[in-house]
Amino acid sequence: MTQSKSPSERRTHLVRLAGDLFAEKGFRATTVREIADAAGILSGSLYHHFDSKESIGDEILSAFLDDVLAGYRAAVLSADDPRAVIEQIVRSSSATLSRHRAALTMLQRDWNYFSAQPRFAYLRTAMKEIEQIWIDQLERGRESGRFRSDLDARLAYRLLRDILWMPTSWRPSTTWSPDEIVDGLLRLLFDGITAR
Amino acid sequence: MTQSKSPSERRTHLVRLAGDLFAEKGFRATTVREIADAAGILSGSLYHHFDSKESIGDEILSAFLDDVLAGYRAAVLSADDPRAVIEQIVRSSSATLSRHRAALTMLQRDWNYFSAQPRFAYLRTAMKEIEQIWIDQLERGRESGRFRSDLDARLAYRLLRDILWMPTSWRPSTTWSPDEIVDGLLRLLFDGITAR
Amino acid sequence: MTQSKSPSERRTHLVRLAGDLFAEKGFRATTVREIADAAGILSGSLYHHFDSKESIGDEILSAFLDDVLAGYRAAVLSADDPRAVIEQIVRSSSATLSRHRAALTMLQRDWNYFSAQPRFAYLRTAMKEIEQIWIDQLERGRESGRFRSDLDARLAYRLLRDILWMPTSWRPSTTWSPDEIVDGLLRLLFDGITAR
Amino acid sequence: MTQSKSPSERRTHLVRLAGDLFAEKGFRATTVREIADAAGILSGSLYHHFDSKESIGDEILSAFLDDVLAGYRAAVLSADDPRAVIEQIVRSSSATLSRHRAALTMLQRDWNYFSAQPRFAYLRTAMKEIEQIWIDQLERGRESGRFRSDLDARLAYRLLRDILWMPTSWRPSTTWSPDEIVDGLLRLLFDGITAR
DNA sequence: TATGAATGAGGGTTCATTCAT
DNA sequence: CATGAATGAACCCTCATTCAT
Repeated sequence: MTQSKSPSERRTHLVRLAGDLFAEKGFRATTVREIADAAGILSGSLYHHFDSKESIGDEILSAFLDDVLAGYRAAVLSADDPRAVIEQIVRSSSATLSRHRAALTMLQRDWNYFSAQPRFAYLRTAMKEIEQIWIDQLERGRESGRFRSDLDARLAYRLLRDILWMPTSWRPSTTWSPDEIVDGLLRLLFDGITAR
Repeated sequence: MTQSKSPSERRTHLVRLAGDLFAEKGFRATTVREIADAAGILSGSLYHHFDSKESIGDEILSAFLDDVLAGYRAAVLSADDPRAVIEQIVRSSSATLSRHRAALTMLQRDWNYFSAQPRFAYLRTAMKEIEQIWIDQLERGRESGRFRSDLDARLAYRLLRDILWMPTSWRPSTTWSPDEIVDGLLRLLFDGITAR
Repeated sequence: MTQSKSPSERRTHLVRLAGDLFAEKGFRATTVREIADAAGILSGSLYHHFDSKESIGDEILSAFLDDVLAGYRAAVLSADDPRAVIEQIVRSSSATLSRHRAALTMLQRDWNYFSAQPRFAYLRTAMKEIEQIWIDQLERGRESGRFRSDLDARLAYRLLRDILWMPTSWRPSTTWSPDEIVDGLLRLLFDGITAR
Repeated sequence: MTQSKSPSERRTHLVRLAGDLFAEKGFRATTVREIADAAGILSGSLYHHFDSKESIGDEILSAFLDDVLAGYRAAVLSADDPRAVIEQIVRSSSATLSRHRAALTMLQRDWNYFSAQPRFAYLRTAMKEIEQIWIDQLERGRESGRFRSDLDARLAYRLLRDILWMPTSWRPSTTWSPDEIVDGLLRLLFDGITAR
């Protein structure tokens, strides 16, 4: 009755353990022996569940991107005003990202490694869609006079996405709640640090 | 022509070669063999110049931090107005960072690795000074009514410093000049993306 | 239909599946997982039927040698003329060998592996009996003037037996029927390739 | 003066050691640790000389095939009479093969393994040329009435080549000299075992 | 200074086998 | 009978480093 949900539960647990290590040290810097140790088994035993270390990474990364893209697409449909869309993207990201700390760290630290492999081609594809969504909204905001007329959409995108994805790489902090970070971020993003 | 300048020039050249590789692939992901290949010698021969791979990293990292701190200290002395100080920090950083691409990449990608080693204790010290300078300026700005009264200095610092240091990790791009990036950054920083 | 015949039928079926793989890739190069996959079960489940991979090999190998020796002994009894005996050996081998493709491949490819193990000591014994039969016939043929007087029986045996056992290692071919191969073989064996 | 001939001498020595092991146990069944042990070094040290176990195999195999093909091509040019050409092939093979015991064993035992890899595509190419040469000579001999009119060239080729290449796999024997083996082979080949 | 050879620790992976359920 | 999880030994290979020449 309590037995084996779809991807075997044990497997899911192992992915979570691995993800924690990846989030802490990066994908490449984490050894399969460390993952196995964390699970209390021998390193070879991991290969009963996964056929390679990379396939663990794959699982984590693709789940993350699916989640992110779903959030982005929903945000685009949720409003017409670009500012509202962006605000929605940021708010949805906050929840998504905290569920995928490992993926974020992996992408930031080992992007070169992954993006060079055919197996991870979907990373590039997904990142392009994400970029396109940001740029669309930023340009629409600028053209409608909502955002500054001298805004460089591509440059702003790079900065904004990185800001947005950054806090996750900070070690799990108790200083700010996710909501505080999001609010701080949005204020910074829309209004800068200058007082009015 | 390429041969026998002062012995330290050869060394400097090797550090530069190593730095280029570190900037491109990260410190850990670069092997001493790759460095040696780039220099046209065998990997063992590098050890006539450096006693370890880490000492190359040390050289790169400490030169960077000396440079950065010098810029920050000068910025603090250069003006009284926090906004002017911060603007000066950003402008001086732009020049500094482009001279130290390797160091930046190393710090971003392999921070865990370095900061765990006693040898690199100075990294933490320097980062603390940098943080303190940012926070001082941000709080002074807030207290003087120059910056928003709800600004969280520590949170803003983290975001700002990361924004500032980020572009360097982008692959050498021809899309924007360093000055354009700095200007875009400053506008974003002070005024956000919203039109006034 | 496929299920629950006598328990030994399942076992026999598994041996056949394993044998097919052994014939194709050799004994050592075949993993128990591949065998289990072919049977549609998990690799651990094989151990309900066999106590080791080697015991599957044992079954295949000993069945083969029993069959071969039976044929050889019958051939010896079937005629007095050495040429007739040899012809009978070759003809009986043809049928025997096609029933034991796996065993042949295993013997040819992994002889070292098997013959080093006490468990397979019977392999050496059987091969010695086979050799003795050939040599007896060849020498009798030579002494009776039926075969060439300069024939080296041991050398001829090695060549003849290897020729005889060889075709099996060829990938299952549709080019020649077993009978054609046997006839070709016998002509080559007795008369060489030269026209008379 | 005595130092480093072209492929480094040390390297050559290691290839020879590896070849001996391959000849004895096959390529796959030989571990890099065994090779290193034979050389008195650690297994990792082998990778200073070769970039993989396979590249050692490559070296051995390609040297062998170059040698064989050279002998075959020379034999074809050396005479017009197919019987003379074949005799020359057999005689040249004898010398060639004894110099390349390892390659022979590897080809016989691990053909599947090698021939499946793109890196070893040249194996198939070379084997095709060898086959073509045999078949040409056998058919010319048959058409000219020199060989039996019912000779199946392809079948005979398979048998003959395998006979020819076989003795090498026999453990280094003192029973027959290479010349004795060749002579025995040729007699068997041309005239069969039957007395005239 | 540089080479060429080697070390030694550790990396990801494979595989026959065991065993509780 | 079969599953699912695990073992343990071995495998090929990588890499920073050392050192005699």
